Amino acid sequence: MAWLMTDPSKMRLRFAPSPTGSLHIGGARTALFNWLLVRGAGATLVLRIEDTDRDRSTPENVDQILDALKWLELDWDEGPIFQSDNAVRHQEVLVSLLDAGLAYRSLATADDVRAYKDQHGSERGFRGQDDGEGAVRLRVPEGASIVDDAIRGETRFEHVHLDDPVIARADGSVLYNFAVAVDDHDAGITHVVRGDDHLSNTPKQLLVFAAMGATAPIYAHLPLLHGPDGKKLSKRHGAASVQELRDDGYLPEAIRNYIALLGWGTDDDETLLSTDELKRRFGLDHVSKSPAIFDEKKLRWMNGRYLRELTLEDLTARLELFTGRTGLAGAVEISREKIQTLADFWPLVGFVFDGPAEDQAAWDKTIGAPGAVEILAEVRSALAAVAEFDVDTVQSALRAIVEERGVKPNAVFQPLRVAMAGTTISPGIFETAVLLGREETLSRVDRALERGEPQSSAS
RNA sequence: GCCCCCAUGGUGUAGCGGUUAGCACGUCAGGUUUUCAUCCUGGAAGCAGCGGUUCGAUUCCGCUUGGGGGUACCA
Repeated sequence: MAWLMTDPSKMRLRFAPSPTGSLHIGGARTALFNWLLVRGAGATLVLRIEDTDRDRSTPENVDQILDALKWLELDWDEGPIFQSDNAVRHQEVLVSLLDAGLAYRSLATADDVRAYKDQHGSERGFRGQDDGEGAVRLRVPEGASIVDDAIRGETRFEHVHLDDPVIARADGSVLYNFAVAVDDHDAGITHVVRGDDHLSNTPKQLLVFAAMGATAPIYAHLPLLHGPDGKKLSKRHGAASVQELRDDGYLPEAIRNYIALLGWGTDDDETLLSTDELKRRFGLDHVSKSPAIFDEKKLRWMNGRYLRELTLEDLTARLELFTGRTGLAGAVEISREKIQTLADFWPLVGFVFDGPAEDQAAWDKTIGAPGAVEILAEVRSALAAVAEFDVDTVQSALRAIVEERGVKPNAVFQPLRVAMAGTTISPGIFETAVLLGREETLSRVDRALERGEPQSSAS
């Protein structure tokens, strides 16, 4: 574990999203890995907003990212630092590099660079000349940069292949690869844990560190996250942002567990790991190098597991927040075994509060079936006659009818279910009746009976 | 085009020269069951290909193929 310091609590990591959109699952995973490392070692996490792209960075996006991190319960110790707030310091470094001849101003445009390559071969990097004006380019020296990555080992980048990178626009505003290096240095960052898409950028940043005469941090590049089609995760892949995951009814703790397993695993290959266990066990040494595909099916399963481990009170509170309704405890109790996400709840038991759903196919199949109305009428009188209206008495009353008529349980249960719920899918039939209460149950059965009489003779 | 990274079933992973290649999701077949789920049991399914190195390669090396990233006065 060469990446670990002798005193892990001295580590300073950072999560540095760029606010060009909402927080992606990939970004969330990067944030989680940083957070896990820090919280497991008692180290420090710095949040920095990389907003040097003035066109795409918006306050709304910043809020979205902060909101997403908060919802995922990933906190930080310093920041948020806005990269744009460090403009003065960036200029200072820029000037010193210019003065030292380590950087120069050039009028060369992207087209010029392309033309240069067409002429000199694309394996040879562009070297500009000092025009005294224009964009600022860093002078790439001879030799090579070696990125000693904590996850991938050493990667060598020959400088000949690198263009002299533009580190500041003609107007003086700085560019990403320059700003990151300066900011990481200023913040005393010891470990940079980020997506693999930055590996190729690392030599440029290393060059900036060298120009500043500073020591670069330890880098660790995480494998990227892909969608089910193997392509880079994007909006097309359904729930791609943290907000969407929240709206789809996933629990933050389940998401943490699931995405921790994307690109990382334990030696015993455990699947269900609490956040505390994650903090304790997570380390860079078990991070894989190959990209992982985000599989919502597994998340669903895992979410269901977490859902069922919540206390009734906790789950009810979350469901009330999610649906905006109150007084849900009873419905939660009878449906918690049947749902995998918070979003599954209302479609399953909403009928209890909003009345039976309208489902003609379900009706035709059950109450519309021959003899069903007669059975339902018998169910009605049995439920009206029962002394106490609880799960046991309701159950025995209904089972008595099954016995007596010698029919399949479904012949009795399904018509009642559809009378109460409007559909063939609902929580347990006895529990549902008890939750509705005798009065409401009978009234729904009556309505079904009324509707069933003329229809059964008509059809 | 050029530079770089990656490669165990459909998916996530365990494995770190000798294993009947394990686990989880999904899937299929049963069981439990009042629907839907849950839960239980069992099955199918994998080391991308080709060369080396080695007594022996999923494991080490090279090539090919495939995927991905970078190559911006984006981040």
